[in-house]
Amino acid sequence: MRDSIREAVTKLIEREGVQALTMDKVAEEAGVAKGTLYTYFETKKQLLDSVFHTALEPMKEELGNILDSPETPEARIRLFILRHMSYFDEHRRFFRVLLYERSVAQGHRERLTNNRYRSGLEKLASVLEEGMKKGFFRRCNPEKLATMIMEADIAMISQRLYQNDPPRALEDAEFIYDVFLYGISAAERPARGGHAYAS
Amino acid sequence: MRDSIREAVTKLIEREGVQALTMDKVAEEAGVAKGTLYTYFETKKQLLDSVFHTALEPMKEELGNILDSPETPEARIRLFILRHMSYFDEHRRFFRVLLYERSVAQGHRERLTNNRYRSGLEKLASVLEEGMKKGFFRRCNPEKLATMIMEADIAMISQRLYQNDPPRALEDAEFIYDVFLYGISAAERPARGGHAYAS
Amino acid sequence: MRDSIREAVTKLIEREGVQALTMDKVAEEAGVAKGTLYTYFETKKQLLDSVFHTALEPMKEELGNILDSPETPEARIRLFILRHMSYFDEHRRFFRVLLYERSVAQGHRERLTNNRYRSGLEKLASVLEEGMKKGFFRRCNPEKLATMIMEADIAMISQRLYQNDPPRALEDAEFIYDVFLYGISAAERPARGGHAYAS
Amino acid sequence: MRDSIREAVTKLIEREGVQALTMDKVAEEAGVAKGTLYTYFETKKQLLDSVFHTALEPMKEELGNILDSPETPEARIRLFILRHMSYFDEHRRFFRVLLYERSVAQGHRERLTNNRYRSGLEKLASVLEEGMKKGFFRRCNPEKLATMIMEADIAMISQRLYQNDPPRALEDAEFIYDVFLYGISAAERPARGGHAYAS
DNA sequence: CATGAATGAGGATTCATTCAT
DNA sequence: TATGAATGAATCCTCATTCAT
Repeated sequence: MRDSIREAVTKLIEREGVQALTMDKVAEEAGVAKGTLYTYFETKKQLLDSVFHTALEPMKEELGNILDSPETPEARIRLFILRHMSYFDEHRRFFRVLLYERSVAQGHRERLTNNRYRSGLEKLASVLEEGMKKGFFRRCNPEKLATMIMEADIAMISQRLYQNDPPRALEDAEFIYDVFLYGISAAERPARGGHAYAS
Repeated sequence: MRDSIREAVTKLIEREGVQALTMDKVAEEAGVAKGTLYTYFETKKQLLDSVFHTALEPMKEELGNILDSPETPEARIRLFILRHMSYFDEHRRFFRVLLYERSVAQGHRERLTNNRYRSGLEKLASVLEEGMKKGFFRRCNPEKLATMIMEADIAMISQRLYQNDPPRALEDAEFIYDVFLYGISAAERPARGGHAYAS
Repeated sequence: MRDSIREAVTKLIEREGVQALTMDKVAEEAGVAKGTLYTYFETKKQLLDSVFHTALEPMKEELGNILDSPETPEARIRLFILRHMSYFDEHRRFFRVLLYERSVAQGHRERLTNNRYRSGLEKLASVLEEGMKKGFFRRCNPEKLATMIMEADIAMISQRLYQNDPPRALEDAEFIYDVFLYGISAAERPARGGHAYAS
Repeated sequence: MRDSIREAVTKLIEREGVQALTMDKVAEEAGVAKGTLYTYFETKKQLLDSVFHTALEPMKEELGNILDSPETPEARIRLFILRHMSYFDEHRRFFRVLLYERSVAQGHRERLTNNRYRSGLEKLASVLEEGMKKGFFRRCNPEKLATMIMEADIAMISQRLYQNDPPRALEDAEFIYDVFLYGISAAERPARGGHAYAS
């Protein structure tokens, strides 16, 4: 029953967005009485949280496993980006849900204290750090780098959602990986210490 | 008076977020009667739009000028990232406003059709393309690249907002620029055609 | 419950008129919460429409049956006028409601396109036309005649409402019938073609 | 100035109806500041009353003169109906104003206590009574008869307003006069005392 | 457990009227 | 006198939540 209610919420969000979500509609879509919703979820907020959790937990798990795997840091990053992207391809309908979670979080300074987001970020950062230590990556702030990768990744996912015929996830994922790994400059990287904004 | 109303809105958004914004609160914060708001703004939506516009238009202008300047593409990208970041440092209080614009847009497929966002993105993309043609950058999809840079940029800005003592904008901007230009790999980029996910 | 809400509306209209009707007052009069009204009626307009319909539909039905009956056209007109009048005697409290429907309609050219009013008028006109064809009535424009009879009828009803001790409906109805049937002239009707305003 | 404000009100009522009339619009249409309206009229209601008065007083005067003229009662009634109708043909734009006055009046039992309406009615009734005494008309209740004639008249006027190409006022006026004078029955009037509803 | 009618605080918007300049 | 910015009471409507059955 909890599942069928969550299912109803997901369908409604897909169809009409989160701002238009009302408990009335949820009850109707789920085929139960309005009061029944409150038997299973104390408040609307808790229902939504539960939906987000259910939708994103499997992905979090899988991505966590990738980052924890015994592969090289490079390979783990590569796979992380790819899997992140393909996950949304497979579950396109959850996409808006995620976007929502990000948006409401922003209203209350929750985003950066959002556990799911933070823990994913930290894991990614630690992989990057490991890569640095092992000499695969240049040394730099791993948290900031993780943030950049994560957001660029989500941005690409977002773009894909609204494309009629997006390229294979593999292609876009490779693109991101390639940019972050090797940069876009045609030239060699100047010697360290040469400050980008120096002169 | 329009200004003082916008001021009140900005303060309220900073303090309680956008979802909690009501015209009653705006009136109280601005120290005017509820009806007065409607003397200056036809609807709540128009008031919010005006707040966003007022907050973001100068930045858009300035960033546009940077991207249109006669500098090399590399320098323009560099300055763009830096100015983008420092602008928010100077106007921290407008930050949430921007985030809001992004978040509500997402609910309605408006984000990618959002003019301010799109036109900034297109300009950035065309500079990148120019850089590719002139041999400064490796050839790749400039639109996707622009999206990645923009979002990574905003992500960094977002992080800075919630840091008590963020580093100088210059430093973070340089970091982003450096990552995108030269990548994070310690190794050379493999020969072209070597697919990242190939084997 | 729908009934008790309609009841409250009717009472309020009787007491204060339609222009003073607010949903707050309706809720208070009905002894329910404001929101409850919207459980049973989607909008104020629909509530009012429902009140009008409930109040007038039975009368419309009955008057329609009279006009469709197998009596002579004269008898049908006679009964129509009588029943129309006595109906309002029996349901005095609905009278203002009718007046309102007429008055608001006037503001928007709706009156003549008002279905209830129009269809009653058309039926009356067709009975008059039948009477002309069968030689009971003089030939003239039946639509205009129907309008005149209807309005004169309503005018009389209106007068009765504000009389403390109105005569029996039968008497006033007979008066109208008599005037329309035989006119008020003491003299014979001049030969046809003799234009009233001719000379 | 009072005139130009009234003029503005009239135009607005013609254009958008009475329900849509606001003091803002009046001020704009009159080309004065909102506050100025209150220099010349104490309240909205008084302004509207003034507009109605100004619009209808000349007609009332003229119709009064007709009813007071030394013609035969028949001729006076005839002219009254004709002039009433043609007046609205000449001042179509005032028509809605009249309709409004009738409609608001109904909300507050004002209609029958409306001086203009009442005094017109009384004059008409007294002419009818005079006609009865002089043997021109059959004896009956003159007030009721006056009401019937007046309302039938207004109904016809109302119909004319919404016709694209109404017949000459003369024609419709003659029709009303003819019906009221001689009735619509093809047969003779049964002997007095023969009750219409008797058997 | 399930129901769904009832709730009522709250929100956006309108507009006649006032009053300092 | 003329102005028009400011007012704030009034109005329609929404929707998360409760609770008696």
